[in-house]
Amino acid sequence: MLPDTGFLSNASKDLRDLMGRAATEVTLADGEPLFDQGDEGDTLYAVTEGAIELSVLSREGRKLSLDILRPGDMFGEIALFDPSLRTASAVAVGETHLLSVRNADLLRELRHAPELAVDLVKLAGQRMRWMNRQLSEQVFLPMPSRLARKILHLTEHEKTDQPILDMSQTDLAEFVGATREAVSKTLSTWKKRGVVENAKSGLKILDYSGLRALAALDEL
Amino acid sequence: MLPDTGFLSNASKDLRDLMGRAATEVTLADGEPLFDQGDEGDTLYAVTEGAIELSVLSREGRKLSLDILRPGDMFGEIALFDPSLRTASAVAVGETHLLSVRNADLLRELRHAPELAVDLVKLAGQRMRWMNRQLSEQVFLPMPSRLARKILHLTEHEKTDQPILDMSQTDLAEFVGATREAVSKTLSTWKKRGVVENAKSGLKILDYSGLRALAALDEL
DNA sequence: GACATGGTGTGACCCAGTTCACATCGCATC
DNA sequence: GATGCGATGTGAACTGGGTCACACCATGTC
Repeated sequence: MLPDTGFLSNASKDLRDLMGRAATEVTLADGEPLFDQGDEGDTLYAVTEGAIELSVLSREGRKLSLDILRPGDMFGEIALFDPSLRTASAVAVGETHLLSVRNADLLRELRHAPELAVDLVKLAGQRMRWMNRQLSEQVFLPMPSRLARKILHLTEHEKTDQPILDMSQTDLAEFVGATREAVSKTLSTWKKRGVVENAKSGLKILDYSGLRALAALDEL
Repeated sequence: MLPDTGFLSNASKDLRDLMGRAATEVTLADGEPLFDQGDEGDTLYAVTEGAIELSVLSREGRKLSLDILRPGDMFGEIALFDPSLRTASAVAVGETHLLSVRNADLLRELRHAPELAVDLVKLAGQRMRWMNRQLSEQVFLPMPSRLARKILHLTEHEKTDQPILDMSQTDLAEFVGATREAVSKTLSTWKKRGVVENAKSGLKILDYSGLRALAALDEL
C-alpha cells in the first residue's frame, strides 16, 4: 500500500505497515493545493503517485520553492506531533495520489507499538538536517552554484545519463531564490560551454560532471 | 535539577523528570567548544547556567551564528533519535553548565514511559519550525530588517525597558549573515534616529517600538 | 606617557544580481 | 498564414552589500 522507495525506504517495515493501517487516500488534480503556509495542520502525507511541490512565500508574494516530492517521499512529519500552523505550502504537480495519516489516528496505532515513535522521529530528524543544509546553502553559496545543485537534485531520480529537466526557468528561479533573468543568463553561459542545452520543453543535461563541478560540491 | 524555563517550559513535567534521571552534568569554560559541525553526535543538551552559541560555518570559514541558548533551552534533539553528523557547532559563551542526555540512556528511560516520545518530538518540531523561519528570513528580508530582528531576539530575555546588548558588531554581523561594516553603517543611521545608542561595551536599545517597525514584523 | 589591541565609523570602489525594457522563438488557435 | 502567448535571451541602468583601506577611539600594559 505504501511505497517503499525514497524517504520511506528509510523507515522500518513495521512503521510503514502501521502507517498504512492509519492512512486514507487523497487525490489531487494538477496544480491543486493541498495546504497553504499558515493553515492548521495535523496530518502527514506520503506521495504514492505524481508529485508535490513544497514552497514558502513572503507576504509580498515572493516565492521560494523548497523541493519536489515524488512517490515514496513523506512530508508534514512535524504537524503530526505538534499540530500547529504549516510552515510551507504544498501543491500538486500533475495528477497526484497521496496517503494521509491524521495525528489522532497515528497516535492510536502508536499505542500498540510505541517503539516506532523513534522511527518517526528519525524521519523528522532527516528532514531537519535537510532544512539546515538549505539554509546554509542559501547563505553561503553564490547563485550559480545553487542553481547547479538544484538541477542535480531535481534530476537525480532520472535513470538516463542525459536527463531532461522539464521545468521553466521561472520555476527554476523560484527554487534557487533568484530572478528568471539571472537564471537565464547563467544557463546561457553553460550552454556555450556545452554543459546543458535546450530540449523540447525543458533543459537537457549534457555534462553531468561539469555540472557537479559548478555545484561546488566540496563546499559546505 | 532541570530548569523549567525557556524551551523546556514547553516540555511536560514528566519528560523533564525523565530527562533529569538520564542526565549527567557538563561544565565548559568560556569559549570552549562543545561539538563541531560534522562531529558524530548522539547527545542532547540542556543549558542550566551560562550560554551556548550555535553556528554553522562554510568550508572557507565564513560563519553564520544561528542562536544563543540560555538556561532552560535545549539543543541536539535530532541527534538523540538519529545519531549522525552534527549540523551546527556549539561553543560556550561564558562559563556554562549543561545537562547532557545520551541517546541510549534516554531510550532506556523511554521504555518505561513511551508516551513521552511524543513530547520529545514536539520539541524537535518546534525547532524545525524555528529553522524554517530562519531560512525564509534569510531569503526574503533585507539586511537591516534581519539585524533589527536579531537584536530584538537577543534582548528579549532582558527585563529592562532599554536593555543593553553586550555584543560586538562583528558578532552581530555573523548573526545576520553580513559584514561588520554593513552592520556598523545601518547602526549609525539608527543612532541618528535615536533608536539605539552606544553604551559601555555594547548597544543600548532606546526605542523598542521603532526597532520593531524596522524589523518589518508583519512581513513573512 | 608610549604603544599595542580590539572595537567602531566611514569613505571609495567593485560586483552580483535585480529591475526594466525589449527582442525573439516556438507553438497553439482561429 | 495571422495573431497571441508563454518561455527564453540579453542589454542598460541601478543598487545593496562586500572589499579594502583608513581614521579614531578606548583600554590595557610595559
